[in-house]
Amino acid sequence: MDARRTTVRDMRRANRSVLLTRIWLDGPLSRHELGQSTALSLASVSNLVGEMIAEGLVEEAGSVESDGGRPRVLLRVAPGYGYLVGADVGETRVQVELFDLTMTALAKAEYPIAAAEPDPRQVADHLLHGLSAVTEQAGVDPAAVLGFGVAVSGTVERTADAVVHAQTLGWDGVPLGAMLRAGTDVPVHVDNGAKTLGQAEMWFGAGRGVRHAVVALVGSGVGACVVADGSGYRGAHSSAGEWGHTTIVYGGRRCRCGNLGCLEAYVGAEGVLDRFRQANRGHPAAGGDEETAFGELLRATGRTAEQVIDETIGYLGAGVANLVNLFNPERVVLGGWAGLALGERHLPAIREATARHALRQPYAQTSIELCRLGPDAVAMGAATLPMARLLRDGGVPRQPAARPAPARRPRHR
Amino acid sequence: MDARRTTVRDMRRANRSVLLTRIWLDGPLSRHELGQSTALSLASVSNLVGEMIAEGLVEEAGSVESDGGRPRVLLRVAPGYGYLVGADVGETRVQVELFDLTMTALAKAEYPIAAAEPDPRQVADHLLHGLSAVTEQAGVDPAAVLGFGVAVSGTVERTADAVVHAQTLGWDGVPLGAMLRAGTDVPVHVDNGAKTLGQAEMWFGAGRGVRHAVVALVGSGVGACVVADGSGYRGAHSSAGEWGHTTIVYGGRRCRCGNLGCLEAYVGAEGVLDRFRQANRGHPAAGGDEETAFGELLRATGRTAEQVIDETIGYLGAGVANLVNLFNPERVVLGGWAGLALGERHLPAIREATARHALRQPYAQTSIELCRLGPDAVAMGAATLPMARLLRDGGVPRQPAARPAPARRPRHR
DNA sequence: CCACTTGGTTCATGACGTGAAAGCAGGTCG
DNA sequence: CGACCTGCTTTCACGTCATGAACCAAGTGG
Repeated sequence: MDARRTTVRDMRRANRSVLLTRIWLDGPLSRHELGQSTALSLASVSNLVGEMIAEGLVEEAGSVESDGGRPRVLLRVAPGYGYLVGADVGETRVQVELFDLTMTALAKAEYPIAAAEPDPRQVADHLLHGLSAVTEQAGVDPAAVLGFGVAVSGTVERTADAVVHAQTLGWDGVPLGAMLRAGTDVPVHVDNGAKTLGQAEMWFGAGRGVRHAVVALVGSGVGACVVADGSGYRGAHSSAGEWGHTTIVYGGRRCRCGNLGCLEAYVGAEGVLDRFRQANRGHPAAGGDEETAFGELLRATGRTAEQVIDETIGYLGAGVANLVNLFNPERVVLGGWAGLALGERHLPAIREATARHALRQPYAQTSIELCRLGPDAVAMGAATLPMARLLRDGGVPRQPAARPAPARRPRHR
Repeated sequence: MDARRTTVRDMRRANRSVLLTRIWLDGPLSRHELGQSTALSLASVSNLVGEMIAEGLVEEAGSVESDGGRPRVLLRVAPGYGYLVGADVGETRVQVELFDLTMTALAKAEYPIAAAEPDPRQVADHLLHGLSAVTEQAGVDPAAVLGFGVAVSGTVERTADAVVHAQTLGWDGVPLGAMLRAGTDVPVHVDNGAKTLGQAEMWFGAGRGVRHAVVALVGSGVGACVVADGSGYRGAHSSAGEWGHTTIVYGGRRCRCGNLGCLEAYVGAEGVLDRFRQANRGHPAAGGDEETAFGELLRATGRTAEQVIDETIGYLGAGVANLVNLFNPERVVLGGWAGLALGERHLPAIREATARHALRQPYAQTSIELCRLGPDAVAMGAATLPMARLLRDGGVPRQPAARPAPARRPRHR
């Protein structure tokens, strides 16, 4: 229902994209297998693959004997055709990583952020510095970097400027994309950190092979990344998936967003610790930072602690059930440091709580798993942004080439 | 990221689809305007439109003078090229309606359903009987019916058999699609009633011109139809949008689905009346059927009544806010008979309650409106199912045509 | 050495969108 | 009344693309 024409070029691009995506995702494949699984004719597979080999994007990778026939030549994406850089702008540090096309990390740089509300200019400088640092560190030609993906912990407008609104950073309307583009020629992609982590989880983690999923992230805050039919659901202005601030206890606890009864106020680490402190007024709360305190609470054996954890599981189950009812995913992937900590000990109980609150049918159609990639996957997720573009376009778009005016002969007559 | 090839045929189909969709949605247009808005070359527009005119799918509709030049010829979809039949399987009756391609209703048939849990066979018979009744009534050749869309009030699996699970009808696994196909040659489409109503509202009602919307339906039950980027969001197994059974008051009132604290238990008409009865134990509840009672409650001036309504608005606002936070729509369209009744008097209060519970940014990006089409639009919505297919395919797919073996001469040598 | 099997490539063909030129239908001006 | 202008539409040669069929390549078993 798109209001856009299709031309012969689009067709070729689409077919290159299909082939490239399959080669990249499903490892080395022969031309024959490619033809089978894409329904393209062998002639076209040969033609398109040949083109991509000539460009250096795809390469042959050994051959496999096939009983009694010519051995098949396997094809793979050339890891060194280009490189991807991903960055994670967290609350305490900026992390930049360089990957080859197999998503193997080759270099890493990290910059601490001192201020609670860092200056955007400074963060952009860190990012740009990190970009050149990792290329140098890995000995990669900066021109070979296909794209620079940046993950931030707020919402990102889908405009050219990539305007960022990040409450935790104190940013409201920072055109991070524009700022970065001013400092580098590498194509820049900015997106929300939960979404990039979700994308990484979908490609390399617990979401492999699933087309509809929700990645539910529980840390100090609570968010979700919804994947619909293989690609991220963004909504009208890219701020879809604000799961943490859905109301789950009407008129309940006050959340740091100002509203009452948000899910985050009950299952976010801060909310859980708060609830424990409240229930346990006699004893002092566990010390240390939030993450340590949360871990201690989880391992504690006191009645109050256990009850708070039980309640948390109940609330979380209800929250997950809401996602199941609304999005009807094939899989829910639970992550975030607090979500993982909770899930490692209590996944069966979480499943049970979800079952209690969700409709029978949608629940039966879904499975609830834990994230497989650590929280460091945010930077890798950011690097999937340029990778996704590469796959979608079937390689680097042919430059207009400015063909040298082929001296068009005058028309007939 | 689709794993499917694209061929030259797909290109032409896609372009026909773009043109046809534009002509149909945006009224009579000249070839020139079509070229402009689709970016297709005038040559292609002429070619494609010419083909569709030859098939009878498009027709010229007068011309408009253009100052000082050749007048433009306007094009429209030929209303009589084919007909669409839509049906609504409600709890009390089966309603079947016939439309031409301008979605003008030409005939109607209705069959009451006696039993609370009607026999699927009997419903299918009503539907098939209705299909032939409306064609006969309108004097339309049954072969000219392009499709038969059927809306039911449960979830519908997206399989060839269109298996229906409808709690309110007591159906669990009824292959309605297969049953209907056995009785007619007309292409059958079965879908959920909320989704078809939502589609109608998107094309002809409060959702016109919007690409991301949520149609929130509040009647005796509560449901939602999510439209993402112009087409309905279904999830993995088509049961997405079960808004009514999301938890909004953890551990709250028991819902008829068995869980505690579902939104439906608070804002569904039954739940509202229940709450009123409970709060007003001294006085008897309003009499009559649910719809009458609900209307009376809305108009009542007693303190208890007003308080119940106020609370309902609060709960509804929180529910809508959850939709806004999770889906980030451009527009929320409130409908369903109870939703409309409530909205007609209290829309500003509902907006305010939503603002109170939603995050500032997503709320600012959305507008909350009332449905414009009555609840009878379900049947029209069902008729949009075959229409959507027609538009998507750019007309009736060319039959394989079995070209008469062009006596291929042997190859070279 | 020859059938046989399986994998990959070449080539003529037909489908399709495109830009440029031509055609066409009105009006205006001399 | 005819030359001319304007703006909409069609025609045509061309280049791009996927395709099926024939062809070539590289092994195995007799």
